[in-house]
Amino acid sequence: MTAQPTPDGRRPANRGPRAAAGNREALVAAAREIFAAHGLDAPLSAIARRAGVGQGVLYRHFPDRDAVAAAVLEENVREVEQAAAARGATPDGVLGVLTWHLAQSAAFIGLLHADGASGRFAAHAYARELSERVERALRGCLPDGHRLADPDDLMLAVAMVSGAVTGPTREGREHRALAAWRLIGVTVGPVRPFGG
Amino acid sequence: MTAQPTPDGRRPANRGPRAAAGNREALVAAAREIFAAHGLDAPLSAIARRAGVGQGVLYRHFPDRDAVAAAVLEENVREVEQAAAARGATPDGVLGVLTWHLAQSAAFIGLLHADGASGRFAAHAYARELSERVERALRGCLPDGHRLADPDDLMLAVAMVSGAVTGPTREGREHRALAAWRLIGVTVGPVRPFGG
Amino acid sequence: MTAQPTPDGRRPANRGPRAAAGNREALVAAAREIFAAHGLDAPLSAIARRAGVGQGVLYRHFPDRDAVAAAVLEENVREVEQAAAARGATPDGVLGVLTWHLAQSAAFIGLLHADGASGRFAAHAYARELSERVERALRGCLPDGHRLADPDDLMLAVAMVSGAVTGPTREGREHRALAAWRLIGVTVGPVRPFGG
Amino acid sequence: MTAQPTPDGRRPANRGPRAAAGNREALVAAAREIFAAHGLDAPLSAIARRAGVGQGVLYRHFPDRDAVAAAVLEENVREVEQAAAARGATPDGVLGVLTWHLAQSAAFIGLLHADGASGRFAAHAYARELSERVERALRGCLPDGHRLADPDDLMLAVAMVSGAVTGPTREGREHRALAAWRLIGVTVGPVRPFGG
DNA sequence: TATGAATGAGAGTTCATTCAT
DNA sequence: CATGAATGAACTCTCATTCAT
Repeated sequence: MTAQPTPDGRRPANRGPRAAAGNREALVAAAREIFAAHGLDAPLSAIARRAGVGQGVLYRHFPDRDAVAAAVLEENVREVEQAAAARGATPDGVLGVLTWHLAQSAAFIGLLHADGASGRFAAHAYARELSERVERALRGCLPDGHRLADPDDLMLAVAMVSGAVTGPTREGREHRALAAWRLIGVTVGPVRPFGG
Repeated sequence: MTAQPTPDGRRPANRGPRAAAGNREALVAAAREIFAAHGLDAPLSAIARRAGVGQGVLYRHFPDRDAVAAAVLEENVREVEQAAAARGATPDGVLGVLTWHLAQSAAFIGLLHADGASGRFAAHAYARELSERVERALRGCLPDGHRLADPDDLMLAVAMVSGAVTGPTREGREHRALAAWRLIGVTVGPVRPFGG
Repeated sequence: MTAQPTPDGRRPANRGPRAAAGNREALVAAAREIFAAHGLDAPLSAIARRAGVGQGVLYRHFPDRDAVAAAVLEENVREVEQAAAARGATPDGVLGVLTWHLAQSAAFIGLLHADGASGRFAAHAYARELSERVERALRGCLPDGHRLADPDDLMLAVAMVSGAVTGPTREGREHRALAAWRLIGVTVGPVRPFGG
Repeated sequence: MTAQPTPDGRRPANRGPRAAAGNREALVAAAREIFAAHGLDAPLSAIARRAGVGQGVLYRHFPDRDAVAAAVLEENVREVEQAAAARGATPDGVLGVLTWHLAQSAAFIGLLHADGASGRFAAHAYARELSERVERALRGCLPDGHRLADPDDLMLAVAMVSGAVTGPTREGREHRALAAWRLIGVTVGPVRPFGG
């Protein structure tokens, strides 16, 4: 409780404040992988370990699990927005980017589904905000009279496609995502990350 | 819920082998409620407590968490099958029963989504089998040429509707489920349990 | 998060429910020693270890640190009450028993001092109740016109003597306690546990 | 409290060696407040933050928690000494200053109680020295034949009054302190800081 | 057979301390 | 000389699982 003498006298290098930015990025990347692989309940310690940092660093950057998840989601959403804002953006193309992210990670799916029912996510409000950003990004691209012109329908469609995205392999998830869009009657462009 | 409440401070009488079946039912019912309320990660001890039995009884009936979850799912699926097998079953009606279960519990949704990626369910094979039973039950009811005549499309549609079902309230989930079916172009009958 | 397979296949004997009562006693005794030696902030894990039980057992018997401390205090207070209720109890004798407990353990002192200022003890109300029990026990013994006939003065005196009781050795603490009573002008009988 | 608030997002200018003394003062003042508010176990980081300096500065000035606490205590003792050394000092007046400090902060009380038994303070020797300084300061003021003429009795009395000082409010603590002095038969002057 | 206490691994979280900048 | 991020040990608490009764 009181003193914490250095265990054996050795202490792994303190890489200094310079490492902060890099650490944050590494944590988000690690979180994306760990969440994708083991679900949103994966131990935070696993994320810290994968990122190659101490647990304290994770807690310095993110106060809780929600914040970690939100950071991952934020990145995904930002890519969709960028795809939508890019010159020459087409509905098909943006949906392709979105679909790539949907197929990419379980975390993305789980967070869009975050419904508070599990009592786990207080980040509900944030998830909603992100949903709206996705919706806005897409809306700007859709031609008038598009099947999903109604914003509610658009987000519902995204949720539905998310629901369809299951299975252990990337390819399988991608295939199911495309089949889902087809069932809704929506055409999707090439499935790939923005700039990928 | 079924079993004996602890009388006062005395150990409740061992009711002998006759109670086994009742205990199992009580456990499944308790699991359904607990899973719905607290998610699939709820403590098993909570289920046993709610069922009014000791933890040992839970382990006697189910080797692990997956088995408990599977038993809950099994009941849901059986109801859908019964609805489909009933005289005068219509596609609309069966879909209504299915939709009722989808909207009913987060657990059902989570289980249909069980994809093994989350590392949580070894019961993947069993979940697949159940999916197929749902599909078969529905298939038998659909008229030729129905939009979802393709079995794959049918199951995909179920998954998609599951994905749409989020939110804390029963009413909201039901509403979203119906909107999802509509987006796929499928008509659904009254949303209610079989025999309800 | 999910499964906790037995580490190596071996598991120390589960001594069964019979051990419950003994465990509780062992925990209280261990807590008394640990608290006395390391203060009220000592790790609960140390108490469990000293009692020879797993951490879970400690939490089964006591929901939190306060409950452990309260159990220790309860025992002390009970002894004082017994001393006061015994046939032929004299003020001097009861004060001797009380003094013995004061000199005995840092925990007793700390708990009587519990003032909530440290934010650590929600058990404030319980501590107050115990204080009153001590006061009642003593009051019953004091002859009319005794210097401490006023209940407030009585408890104040106890607090003051507690404050005087410092130092690493039992003997030193006892000596200081007696000096403190003397300074207040109170005569104390032999310092020993009730029945000791 | 003294040092610079971080301007906006920029690292505050290194104010050079001149700031050292000011920082020390700020740290002691911050420690007094934090200890009083959250007890002697408050995080050191909180003290540094309250002082408006980095954690490194705290470690530059104080090797460990004990040193910080000792510095706070030192200030208190110095004030008592000053009060005793002032022209026209009376026993009553000095005791009033002492009592003010006792009622002022939980930290002061805790430190006077520091008995090493809690394992928290290696600063035992230093605390003893401070005790003696308080005793010397008071002794010089007491008229011959005073009830507390014996140095041991004097320090015992201080400890006893400290023990009586509990409760969440300043007023309550002050009231109890005065009652305690009264019980010992000592008259105390106005309770206030030296020069206050 | 049912009960529920015991067990301990490990997850989450906090903080003392170091040290690159 | 000051900053504050990094580090990881230690602590609290939970819960899956076993097993004496």
